[in-house]
Parts: sequence; C-alpha cells; structure tokens
Amino acid sequence: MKSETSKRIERLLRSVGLRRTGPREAILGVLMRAGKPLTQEEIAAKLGAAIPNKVTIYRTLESFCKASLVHKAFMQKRAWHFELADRCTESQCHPHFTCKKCGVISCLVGLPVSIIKGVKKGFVIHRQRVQLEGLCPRCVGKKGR
Amino acid sequence: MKSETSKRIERLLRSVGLRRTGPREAILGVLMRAGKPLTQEEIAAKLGAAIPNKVTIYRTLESFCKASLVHKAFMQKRAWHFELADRCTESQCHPHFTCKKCGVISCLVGLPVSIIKGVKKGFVIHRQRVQLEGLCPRCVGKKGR
DNA sequence: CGCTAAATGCAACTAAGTTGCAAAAAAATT
DNA sequence: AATTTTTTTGCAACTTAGTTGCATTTAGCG
Ligand SMILES: [Zn+2]
Ligand SMILES: [Zn+2]
Ligand SMILES: [Zn+2]
Ligand SMILES: [Zn+2]
Repeated sequence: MKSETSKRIERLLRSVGLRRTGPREAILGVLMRAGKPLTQEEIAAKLGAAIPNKVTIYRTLESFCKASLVHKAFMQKRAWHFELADRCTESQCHPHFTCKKCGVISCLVGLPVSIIKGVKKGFVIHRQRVQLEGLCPRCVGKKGR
Repeated sequence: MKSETSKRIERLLRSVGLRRTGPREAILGVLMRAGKPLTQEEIAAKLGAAIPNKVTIYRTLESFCKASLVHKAFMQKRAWHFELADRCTESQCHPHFTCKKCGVISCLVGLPVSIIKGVKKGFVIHRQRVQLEGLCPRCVGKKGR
C-alpha cells in the first residue's frame, strides 16, 4: 500500500501534466522532506540508492520550475538552491537567511514581508526576493573569524 | 592637470590603504561612470585599451569588496555584478530590478525599504538584499515571449 | 637609486551547469 | 498485448565564470 506522501507526489505530477517517472518522484520526495533549499549536489546525496544522472536531476528541476512546483530560491557559491514553491505566494518568495560563519540556511516563513513601494512608474513587478545575511544563534556567541 | 574624478579615485584608494595602480584606477573609474552593477566581462569591455588580465580584474574587485568600496550586488546568469557601495547603507544594499524580457538592470536608489521584522530571536542580521524581477517600461507594452 | 612588499600576468585548473545524441521508458494506438 | 509515438534518461563532451600557483613586474619608501 502506498504512503500518503507518494500519493501526494503522484497527484502533484499529474496536476501539472508531467509523466510519472522514478527520478521525478524521488526528487520531489527529497524536496518535500528537506523543507529548505537544496543544491543539485545535495539532492543527489539524499537520493541514496539509484541516483539518477546529474543531467537528469537538472532537467527534472528545470521542468518543476517551469511547472511552478519548484523555485530557484537563490544562488550561493555559484550554485542554485532549489525548493518547493508551496510556501511562496504568486508575487513573493519567502525570505532566506544565510549565516556568514557556518553557512546554515533558514527559510523565513510566516513573517510579514512588505512588497517594496515607490518603484518608478511603468515598471511591473512580478516577484520580490529578499536575502538576509548575518549570524545564526549558534554562531553569535562564538568568537574569531 | 588632473580631472576631478581621477582625484576622487586617488583619494578613495588612499583612504582604504590600497596602492595606486593602473588597473585599480581604471576599474574604479569604470564603476563610477557606470552607476550600476557590472560583471567582470562588462568591466573589461569598458576598459578599452590596456585591459588588464581578467585575474587582475577579479583580484582588484575582491580587494575593493574587502575595503567596502564595492559590493557584489547580485549574481545573475552565474556571474557576479559589482557596483560601488556608495549608495548602500551599512545594513542594507539598495534593491535591484531586473527585466525578465530584456534583462535591463535598474538600481532602485532613494526609496524607502524597510528591514524585515520578526526574525526569530538569536539571529543577527548584518545585511539585507532585495531583488525584484518583472517588466521594465519599455517591455511592458510588447507582446509575445 | 635600490630594496621590499604588493600587484600583475600567464597557464592550468575547478565547479556548476548545459548540449547533442542515442538508448530506454511512458503513454497512446491499434 | 503488441506496436507505435512521444517523452525522458544517460553519457560524453563542452561551456562559462571564477580561482590557484608561481614567476615577473611595479609602487612606495628610505
Ligand atoms: Zn551559523
Ligand atoms: Zn525557503
Ligand atoms: Zn550594496
Ligand atoms: Zn545598484
């Protein structure tokens, strides 16, 4: 019998008209369980057995982005971080925090983020992204570089 | 007799304790004249005659960043865009807009941007970056992809 | 001028992602 | 169920942006 998650994955793929395949189900599953942005490499690592080719991972993520299931949340160290789009609204992604010292990434969901006002007339804003950097609680105390 | 700009460049380099060299003066000049974020390739193109080696450009930009003269404003198409830091405050860079259709980049200076509130206790925010994407006035009218 | 630390140039390298194409697997048809 | 069609996958080769190591040159200083 199928797990609740795998049924949800099935439905999701159906709903956007993408064929059900091993790699797609596995990658969606990883992103659901992670609940935070992951790079291709991190996704591959979490796929455990039967890792698809990295090209397949990239193409899968790209198709998810086209279908608005996934967002490229941000780039860090020249690598895209992908996450499920289910905690973003149409016009705004939730903000992300990165710790300068330990590199930990946090999704800042559920806090009020005002869309910027006063942009010159004529511009149409589709999406706003906010990135924060600083120190996470674990690193605030530590001293040194 | 020296131009006002070149005297300003001289002073800037002095003030942060960096030696005056051809590449440094030229690159600072390019960034001043541009008034918007540029990639190393764009900088090289604007340097005209006597383009320094690209490694030198990267190292120069890196030293400017360390000295807080320049910011890595954002990454686009896997390439950093560098700009003078003189229109950012300590804790916040001015937001940037990118047109999805034509790719034009605009600095949104002088508009009120509120730093995000409600981040969980313990986090220390050093810098906030806001990115907007949408359509610029010139592209709003156009139809098609 | 001559010294020394810092800056530059060059070639080789790295990391992340992309492209072209043939083989495999879904879905649609018969 | 077998066949056909369409989509997806894997592999190897490639691209792009940036980095590293090291030898050479140059700025700043006495
Ligand atoms: Zn941390
Ligand atoms: Zn997130
Ligand atoms: Zn800035
Ligand atoms: Zn700017």
